[in-house]
Amino acid sequence: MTLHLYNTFLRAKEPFAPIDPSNVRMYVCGPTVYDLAHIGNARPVIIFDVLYRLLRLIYGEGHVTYVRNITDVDDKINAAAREKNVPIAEITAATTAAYHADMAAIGALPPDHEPRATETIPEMVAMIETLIQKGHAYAADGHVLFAVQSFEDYGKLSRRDQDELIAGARVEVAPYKKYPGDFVLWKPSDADTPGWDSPWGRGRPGWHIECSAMSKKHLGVTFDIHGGGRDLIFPHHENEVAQSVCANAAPFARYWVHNGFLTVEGEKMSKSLGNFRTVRQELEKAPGEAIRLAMLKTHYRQPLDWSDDSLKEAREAVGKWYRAYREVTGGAKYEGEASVPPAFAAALCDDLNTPEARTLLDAYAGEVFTAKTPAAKEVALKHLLGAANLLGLLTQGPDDWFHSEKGALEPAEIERLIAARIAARKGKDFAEADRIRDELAAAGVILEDRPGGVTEWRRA
RNA sequence: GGCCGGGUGGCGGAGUGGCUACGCAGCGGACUGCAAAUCCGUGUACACGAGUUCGAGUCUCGUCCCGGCCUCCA
Repeated sequence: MTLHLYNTFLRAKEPFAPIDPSNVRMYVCGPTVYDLAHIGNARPVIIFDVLYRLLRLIYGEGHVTYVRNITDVDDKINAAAREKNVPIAEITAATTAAYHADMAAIGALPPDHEPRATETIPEMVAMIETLIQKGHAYAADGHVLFAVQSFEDYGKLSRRDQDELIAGARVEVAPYKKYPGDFVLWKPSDADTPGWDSPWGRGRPGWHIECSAMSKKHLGVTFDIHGGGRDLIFPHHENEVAQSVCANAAPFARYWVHNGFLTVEGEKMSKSLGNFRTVRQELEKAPGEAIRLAMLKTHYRQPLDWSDDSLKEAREAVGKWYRAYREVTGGAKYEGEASVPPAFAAALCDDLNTPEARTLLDAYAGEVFTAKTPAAKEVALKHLLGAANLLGLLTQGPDDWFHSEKGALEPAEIERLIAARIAARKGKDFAEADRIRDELAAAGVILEDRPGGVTEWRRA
């Protein structure tokens, strides 16, 4: 079982071979903390969380280092602070805390390191100095710029031709640039803007240098996987490559993994369209595991249309698996040992084929339902749980899943009505039993009568 | 204009040459006091046109349509 990943650099799937199997290293571009995480931010988090879990399965839990940064210095943050008239640190602290809470709610494991840009300024300054010394960057007008023409391979990752880029450029070229494609490594800050002292005066880093410095600090100059959204390929990742390769005189990331874009109800998500959806808003509609499955039921490189219907379908699908789970445990969390079926691992090893993985989960759940003996059901459940857990799904007990959502009626009241209905049924008073069931249905509670006189309930 | 990706059944969504996934919805049946849940069965597809091949959603070329990026953006 060999992991194959689609490498953007080659535009092809290739077998994954880590530099050091005892320490597989992955870097993923994290959020700029100026606002609540939206559902588009959640996609790479969930995808690379699955990749992280898979790598830990293959190479061992202690043998994978996952770094995801926090960008806490950025002009959007400055703008948000100005708009709300609060200190910048307040914005970044509150947004970071919200981000952690939201990512935990969608079941993402925390990365091994989560460096902040503001904690990595000396490393960035050092890298910029190296680039100037080596003739890859120059100071001009308080700025430091990367000289794109000094790097022969510039444009290789994004497959862009420099001259064509400039011809198609939409933005006015800043006067201090020697060449229109040059990009900012360091820019001056006025008194009201966050800044750090540097050889070029008080200023702040450009966006791209952050990731070059933070990845180097925690993963070394050359590491295995660099991930992010495909919209980052150019300019962000292209520029990271240029900075890192030129400063370190060593290869940068070996595998570039990019997830596809996300639309909402068929439209690009944007503030101007007013269709921004935060993770928080979606968590009001469905549990975190439903959000995860809604993300994973489409292959990560495909475009994904996020919709209420799709989220609802994912919630139902997860519900079916929990129903199978309940078939074995009666609602409690399973205490036995689960195992990942080889076919399931193989699906994920094929460039994270999560749609195929989802199909297998349905098959394992089906085996639970159709198995003839309790022992056979339990074997099937071990497969279901081992597989689902690898995707960060089925992490709670069935009762937790079915009963934790809020609704019009409290669980205690629901249980009371169910007891009354059971009594009515025992007395063959079906009219009363049906009246209670209708009453519950009106309150969004669906009943499922199970063998042995047990009645289960769930929210519609 | 350049680069990249996509067009599969009512909907979602896999599938890089041959065995016509899978899920949801629909329909029929079993089970049930009736439902719900579950099980069994069942119909519908590969944007269009050429080509390669014994054989093509799957490879090649062309056409049409949709989306992303082109120095703010997961």
